[in-house]
Parts: sequence; C-alpha cells; structure tokens
Amino acid sequence: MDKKEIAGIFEEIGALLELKGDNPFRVRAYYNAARMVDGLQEDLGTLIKEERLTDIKGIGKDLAAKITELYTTGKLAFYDELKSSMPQGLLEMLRIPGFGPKRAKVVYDRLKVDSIEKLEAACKSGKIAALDGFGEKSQQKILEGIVLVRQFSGRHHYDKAYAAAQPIIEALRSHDGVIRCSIAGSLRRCRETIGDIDFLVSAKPKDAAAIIDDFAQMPGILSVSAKGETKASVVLKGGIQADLRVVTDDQYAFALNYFTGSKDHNVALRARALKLKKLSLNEYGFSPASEKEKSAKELGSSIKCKTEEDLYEALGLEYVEPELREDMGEIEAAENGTLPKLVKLENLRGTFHCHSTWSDGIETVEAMAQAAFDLGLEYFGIADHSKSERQAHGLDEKRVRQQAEEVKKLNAKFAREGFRIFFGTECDILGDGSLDFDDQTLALFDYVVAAVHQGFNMDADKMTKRICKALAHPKVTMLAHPTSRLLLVREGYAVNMPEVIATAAKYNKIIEINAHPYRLDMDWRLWKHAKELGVKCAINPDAHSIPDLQYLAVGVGIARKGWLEKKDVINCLPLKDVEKVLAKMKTG
DNA sequence: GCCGTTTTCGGCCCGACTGTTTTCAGTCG
Repeated sequence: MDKKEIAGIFEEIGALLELKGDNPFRVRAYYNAARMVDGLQEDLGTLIKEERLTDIKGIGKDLAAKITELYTTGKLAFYDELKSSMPQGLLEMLRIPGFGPKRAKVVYDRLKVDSIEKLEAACKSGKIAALDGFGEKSQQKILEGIVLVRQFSGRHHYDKAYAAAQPIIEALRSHDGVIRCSIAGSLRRCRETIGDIDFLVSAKPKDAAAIIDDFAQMPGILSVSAKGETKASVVLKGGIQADLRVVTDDQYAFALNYFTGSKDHNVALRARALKLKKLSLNEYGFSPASEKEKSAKELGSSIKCKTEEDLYEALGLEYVEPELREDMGEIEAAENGTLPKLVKLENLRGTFHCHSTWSDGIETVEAMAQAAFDLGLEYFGIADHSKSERQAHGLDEKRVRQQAEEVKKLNAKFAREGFRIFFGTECDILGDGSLDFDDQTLALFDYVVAAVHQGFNMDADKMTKRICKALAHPKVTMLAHPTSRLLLVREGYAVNMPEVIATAAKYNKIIEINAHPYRLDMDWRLWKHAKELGVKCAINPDAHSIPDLQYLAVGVGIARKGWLEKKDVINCLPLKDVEKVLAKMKTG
C-alpha cells in the first residue's frame, strides 16, 4: 500500500475516533500522521527497512507499527475493527458544513440517524430542531448543507482524477493492440472537478476485446460495472468511475472530440456542420444530413479527419484547445482567428504564496526554495501566515523579522544560481477590512498576499466591502483565494466577484489563482472578465509541502480555462521583470 | 496518539463565530 492510501486511512481513522468521542489529541495525532505520511519525501519502504519511521515528527512507536502493517500487508486490523463498529453513513454526514462529530453522535444516539438521507428526513419532520442543543436554525442549516454536499458529491478534484488516470493511460499506450489513445471528458478539459474519467482508444476491431479485457483487470481498478464489445465501465480505487471506449482509427478524431465535450460545445459544432456543410456530425464522423437513416458509423465518414485539427478545419475553424470547449465564445473566436495563445506550464518562471515550517508548512524555506529551483523556476515566494492565524502558527512581528533574516541569508546563497526567494506574507484581512500587520511591518515584505480566513458568515455586501478595502491598501500586492470553497454559499458566492475584480483593476492589484485543490472553486468565467479589465493573475500552489508545488499544473489548467495567456500571468515574467513589478507596487 | 522530561505522566493552539443558551458547546480554520 502506498503513502497516499495510508494517509487516506489515517484520515478516516481520525474521523471515526472523533465520532466515537475519543481523546481529541489522539484524533489529531492521526490527522497529523496522515499529513506527514502524505507529504513524505523519502521512500516509505526505505524508512521502514531502516526503522526510521519514528524519526518523523508526530510518528511514534504505535503509528510506526500501523504504517508498517499497512505498507507490508495492505491491511490494518485496528482500522477494520473500528470501521465495522460504525455505520458508514456517519462519516458521510460529517461532510455537511457546520455539522461535526459531536452533533453526528447526538443524532445517531438519540434518533438512530446514520445517513444523510435519514438526517434529511429527520430535519424535514422537525425532529432535529426538537433535540437538546439544536434549534430551528440548526435544522435549516443542515438542510442547506445537505444540498451543498449533494452538489459536490460524486465529483472529484482534478488533481486526484489526473493522478488516478496516469497509470491507466500509460498502460493503454503500451498495449500492443492500441494505435492511439487519450484521456477525454472533463479531465481533458481541465475542469476543476471531474465526474468520471473517460479513456479513448483506437484499435483494429479484432483487438478491441483484448484491450477491454486488460483494461478491466488493471491494478488500480476496484470493480467492473459494465463490459461490452467497444466499451467498459469500471470503478477505480478511490471511488472514481472510469469509462473506456474503443473505436477504429478512422473514427478516432471524431470520437475524441465527441467524448471530450463539453456537451454544449458539441451541440454548437454539430449545428455548425449542419448549417455550413449540410453534414451531420457524431462520434464516428461526418455523414450527409440527407441520409438520415444511416449514420457515419455505417457509411464511414464523408470527410476523413485524422486529427481533431482536421475536424475543426473541416468546419472552417481554428483548432480549439480542450480547455476552451464550453460554448462560451470559443467557436466565434475560432472562426475569426482570435483565439488566445493559452499559457503553458513551461511558461511559469516562479511562484508566490507558499508556506514553510515557520507557520503551517512541513518543509523549511530552504527546502521549498530548493524544490522550486529544482523544478526549473527562477524565483520562489514564501508567504507564511500572519499572527492572527494562531492555529497555523502565524508569525508575529518579532518572528517576521527573524524570518526576514533567514530569507536574506538564503538569498545570498541562491544568488549564485540566479535564483531568488521573495519574502512575502499571507496576511489576514480582518473583519473590518484592515490588515493583520501595521504598515511598518508590511514594509518589510517584498509582497503581501491578503487573505480572508475568518468571519465567513458575513453577507455578500459586507464581505465585498471588506475585501475591496484590503485591496485598496497600498501595501497589498495580491488577493488570495477569492472564491475558495469557504466563501461558497449555495449557488452563489458570498462575495461580489465582479466588484472585487473591478477594484483590483482600479488599484492595479493581482488576484491569485489558488491551485490548491481545497481552494478550487474559482469560476473560470470570472477570469475572462478579469482579463478584459487588464487584471493580472498569479498562479499559486498554496504549497505546504514540496509535492504541493505540482499543483502549479492545476493552476495553469484553470488559467487556460479562463482564456489567460502568458502576458496575463505575473509569474510568467522573468526574475528581473518581476523584481521591477514588485518594487513598483511596493512604492505605489 | 506523540512528546519531553527537573523521565513515565501531563500537556497537547486558540480565538471567532453561531446558535443555543442565559453561560456555553460545537465547529471551523
């Protein structure tokens, strides 16, 4: 069992113990261990063999034994026992915002409620409000929370789906019968959340059965839900559903386009084919619209397209990158030749907003900077939390000065390589829109990332005013995660983003694309709007560990969906230019 | 659960916010 899976099990143990009302510090030990194992740099097997697990902070004798048991046997007796002693639905109930283990335990003990469905029914019949410690408002909030959970349930964060898809696509690629293959669907379009993963393969019809059989038996697969002659559906470990489609190589470009979607984009393309060419378009090819009874599958495509580029060309369009295929103006732009040249991962020269052991990161500034350097970046911005973030060990003024010294020393060392660490802060925006540090302290930083971390239950007007006030502050460089999940209230955001963007434009401030998966609720349409107003973005991983730096790729995906080009992204600038920009912003 | 120790138990982060109370418990970050 690998470290990701072990971390997942420790997370679950933590939640189960919480539900049992176990010692909160014991609970924390498990959550902490999950984080440490997940962020481990060294090979787990080596650590076990050399009996060095207990060298990791937060891993003692007991947890080391549990990790070893999981790693070597793939099982943990303690976990199995714990899990079977609790109804599975209780864990799911914890996903309801504002509904934690204590309340879950109460409704379970008093009303035998052990699933979201039963909880919903109990709310609707007023039984929850009647419980001690609950009331009308709690009951209403739970119902609203259930709606929210359902909205997100069944969808998976991009990075998880991407990681799950990689070994499978590689295995398919190396399969003898496979001519071409690709990931399709929302994963290819870089949606922030993915419903299921689509794989597409082209092969000779005689090879299809073997490919589908092998797919259904791949290591990462939990169960097979359907298996036929040209497609199979499976559930991957981790619960993500995946579909495989096998087509002939002639059909491949059409199928890839069809299964990449989006549905709206496809509808628009088909309408265009019909109108301009009197052709009907489906996943197998173009067919004359007049021959209604026969599709391209039987006829063979009336226009040969080897690639998607050919397909778009046949429709008189520039090639549309998958990220843009949402029927949000991309077809018109492709017709007029005004599609953007989207930013690429390799365009990134550096990053801001990362954490270290000074606050709640698990690596030193030096290790993080070195990792950024090893990734080929030219600069790295450290932005640890400010003093109000006590739980994250935020820095007070004294520690800020100490950290400044450390960064200075490190820069002396890195300067030889032409690499630089920028000294920043993720500074809290307080309830009234003021900042967590005074101007004198803020002046110590190369840049300031302003962030909301408390007082979320503000109405949208107040929240917007609060954020805009912070944006107007001369020392603020950029705004952190403006549409994070924390600010998400039902269908809308509890903040008026257009106004925030307009304010950023007015004061020439940067808005970050926070690529940490927990923050991924950024509506990419907002970015098109920001771009029109000339607001620059920074793609930030919000990294708390070295592997987190890989989230930069997720951020690029979001930026691409927002039609952003190299020139719209501040961290595409080379070091010398970024230095100038930050210096200018600092002096106003 | 872990950690540290003036070594084997006691401390482990804490304040804001909410809804329920009428002084506090639960949740969150």
